[in-house]
Amino acid sequence: MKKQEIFSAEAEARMNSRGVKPTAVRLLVFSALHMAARPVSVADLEEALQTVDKSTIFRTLTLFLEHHLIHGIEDGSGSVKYELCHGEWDCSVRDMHLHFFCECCHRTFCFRDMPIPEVELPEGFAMHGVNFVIKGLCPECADK
Amino acid sequence: MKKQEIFSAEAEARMNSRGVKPTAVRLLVFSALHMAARPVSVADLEEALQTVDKSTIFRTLTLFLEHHLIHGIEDGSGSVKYELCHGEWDCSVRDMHLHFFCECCHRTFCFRDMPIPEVELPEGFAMHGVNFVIKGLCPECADK
DNA sequence: TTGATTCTGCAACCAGGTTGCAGCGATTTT
DNA sequence: AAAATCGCTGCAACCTGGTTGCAGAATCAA
Repeated sequence: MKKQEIFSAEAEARMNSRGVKPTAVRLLVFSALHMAARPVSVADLEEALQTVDKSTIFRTLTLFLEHHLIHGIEDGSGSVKYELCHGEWDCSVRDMHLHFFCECCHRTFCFRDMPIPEVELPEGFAMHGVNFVIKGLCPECADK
Repeated sequence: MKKQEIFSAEAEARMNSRGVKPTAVRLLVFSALHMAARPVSVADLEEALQTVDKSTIFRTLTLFLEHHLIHGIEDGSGSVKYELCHGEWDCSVRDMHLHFFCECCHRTFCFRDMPIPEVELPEGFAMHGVNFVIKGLCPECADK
């Protein structure tokens, strides 16, 4: 069994466990998300998967979001970025981490090892999600 | 001197001190931002200031942003929200605070007294700004 | 095989954001 | 005061990311 096939099998299992039928296109999208070094936008995926239509990518991402296979990050670039949830069976707030958006090269970095600090909300507010993005310059851009 | 005039004079002084010429329209926009109970979108301002054109509002906000009279919040609603900087002469990261976006009524709340927790970035990353938004249900919507 | 259901691609649409341009008013210069 | 200059504003058009309607293709069940 080749490495690719192993991954594919894992992806399939993951989708099945979340009640998402693993079609060919969905596996492609999942794989592209897995390959990506950083969170990607719909446009990035369109670029990477030239054979797949924008609306299909969009609907696939929506589906993945609903089933907690991925989460979205609003980095302020105007387009939402997506990345696979990496917690094993869950994608809770506690699982979330910090992101960094470079205002120069417009790349978004994941700081996987930097969890979102816990916050105490005022009485009555219920937290469902969280979006914590730092903006500035990445090392490459700061150097110039 | 009426209350309104006093405020107007303050607004003018504020703009002058930041190198922004206080035109009639700009004072209107500034005033609308001041009145608003929470961060507002361009659409909100358009609604509030029916006589002023969308593009003028947009350019005014851009100008205010550049001159640190206001800051923007990406709450994930799709449209950026703006609010006056309330620190006296500055609008630094340290001055920023947490926001809460209600997924039901789509309002954005300011938690003025909850500063953004300090974070230690990896070597080489330079922080210019920060966006920390909690999503969930506000007390009113949670009740239903 | 047939019928029902889901998935996908295409094209069109929508909204927020942005820009080009011309007119207007304020300001400065002569 | 008239002329030249400059910035501010409104209008209309545009762009881009996101979203939807629809019809054909693929999948699944009987």
